[in-house]
Amino acid sequence: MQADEWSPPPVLLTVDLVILTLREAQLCLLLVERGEDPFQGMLALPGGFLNHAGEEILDAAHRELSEETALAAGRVHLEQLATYGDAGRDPRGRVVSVAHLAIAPGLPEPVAGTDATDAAWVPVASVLSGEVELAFDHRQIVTDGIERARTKLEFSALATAFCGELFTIAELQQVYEAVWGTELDTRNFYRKVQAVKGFIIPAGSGRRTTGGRPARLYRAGPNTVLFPPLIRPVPSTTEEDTREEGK
Amino acid sequence: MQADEWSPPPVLLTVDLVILTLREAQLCLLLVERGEDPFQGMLALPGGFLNHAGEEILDAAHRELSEETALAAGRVHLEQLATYGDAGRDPRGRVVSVAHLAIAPGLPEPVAGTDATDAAWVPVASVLSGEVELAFDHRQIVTDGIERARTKLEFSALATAFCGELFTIAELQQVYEAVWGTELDTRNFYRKVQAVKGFIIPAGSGRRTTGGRPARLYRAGPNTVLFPPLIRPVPSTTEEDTREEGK
DNA sequence: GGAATAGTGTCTATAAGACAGTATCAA
DNA sequence: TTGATACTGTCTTATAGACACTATTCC
Repeated sequence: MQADEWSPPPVLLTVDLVILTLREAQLCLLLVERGEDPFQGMLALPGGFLNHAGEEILDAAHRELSEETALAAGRVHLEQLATYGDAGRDPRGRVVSVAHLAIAPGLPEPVAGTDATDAAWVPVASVLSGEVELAFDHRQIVTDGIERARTKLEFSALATAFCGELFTIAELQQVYEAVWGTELDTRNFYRKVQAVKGFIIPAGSGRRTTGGRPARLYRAGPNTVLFPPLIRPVPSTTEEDTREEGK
Repeated sequence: MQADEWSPPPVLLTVDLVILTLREAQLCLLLVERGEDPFQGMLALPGGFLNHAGEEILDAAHRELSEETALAAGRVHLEQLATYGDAGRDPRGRVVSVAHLAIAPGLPEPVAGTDATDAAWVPVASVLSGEVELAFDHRQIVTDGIERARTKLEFSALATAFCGELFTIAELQQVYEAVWGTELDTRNFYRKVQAVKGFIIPAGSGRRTTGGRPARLYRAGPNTVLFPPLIRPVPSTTEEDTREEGK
């Protein structure tokens, strides 16, 4: 124990959002251009401080999400990702960010939020490659968020969160291909997806007349755990690989 | 944006630790008896506030870990688990806790830390069942931590963190059985563990002369990702199950 | 030899990967 | 009929699960 009048150091809490969606078969991420210092003019994740001392963290995440996307809160997946609190990450002082992962079906063009001059969908590839630079430690957060999404696609029904209420199997396959960044065999995908209990359930047939045979429609099933899982193909490391883990 | 002189509400940050180990083939958790209000006299996770405004969160977790266990920092697995910040979780005010998961080989009897009157290893079963009550929202944290450990055992080499530098396959099997709470077939376990590339590597033979044939020894291999994974057996839901996920 | 623990081998069922063809619509 | 998209079926290989026996040590 410390000296008698020691008291714990206060910190400021923010929530940051990795909002993913599919646009033209590309995995995209919502970024805002910062309207204030620090990092004014730079791209960053949407997010912000707690509004008041009593605001729940998850509520704050929902609030930021709708500020930025004007979204019906219903059909959006939102979960806590991880907390980033390195002492040097924010020049304003000790700012700890609870990052969240949000996933939604093809969203409209974003709305500029409070702190943001402008907001836009950016393909995640350009962030992962380093081509687009982000403020703070947001690139790390994006990396972690995408890795989370990639893993959850294997074992949970998260993929349906990228789709509308009704979707075709081909659309679902596009989700997997875009998030994983791989191509999948259509025939095996059909077989496997339909073998998973409670993943997707048939919902009428015929739509999407883009010149071919109309596709059957499905909606998300009751199960959120996928069994058997849809294992992500290994990125074909030519050699007998010695894979290391991130953390 | 708010009124002009609005400023974000400060919060207090704690780190809490779910420290798991194996004691006599039982999965155990380190708990402390709280020496101060709130919840004085109640059992809780070891943890505490940041020491000073510049302390890194992970460093604080390491500090609490060694305060409580007097442990060589080398052979301990420590990772961030999740952040718990419900507005009502701590009567002292807005206290946000970044929970961590720590795993270590059979530890000695614990040392009473700073805030704690006493510390002890408690079988996790008694916490999960609700038989032992914990302060704050610590039971939820424990539940989440154990679920994390169970899952990571399937896909990562985390199990070796429960073992000493050298271990036998039988010991490794005990880890899996204790954490998963299931019995495994020895023959299949031997086959699968040895088929995983880079998981365990032979290290001399013969030790453990408890009256039978001496076991071969192994050490942790270079890979932290298990392929193929060691899938946890389903808890034999008698019916065709409709499994729901936690979050 | 007997007790105790360590380790192996085989058969079957399920799932994954590779691969080619048929079905249904619009124009 | 053609073009376009949706869908299905089979064969091979890898892994999971069930199960019974042999091996090495100490006494």
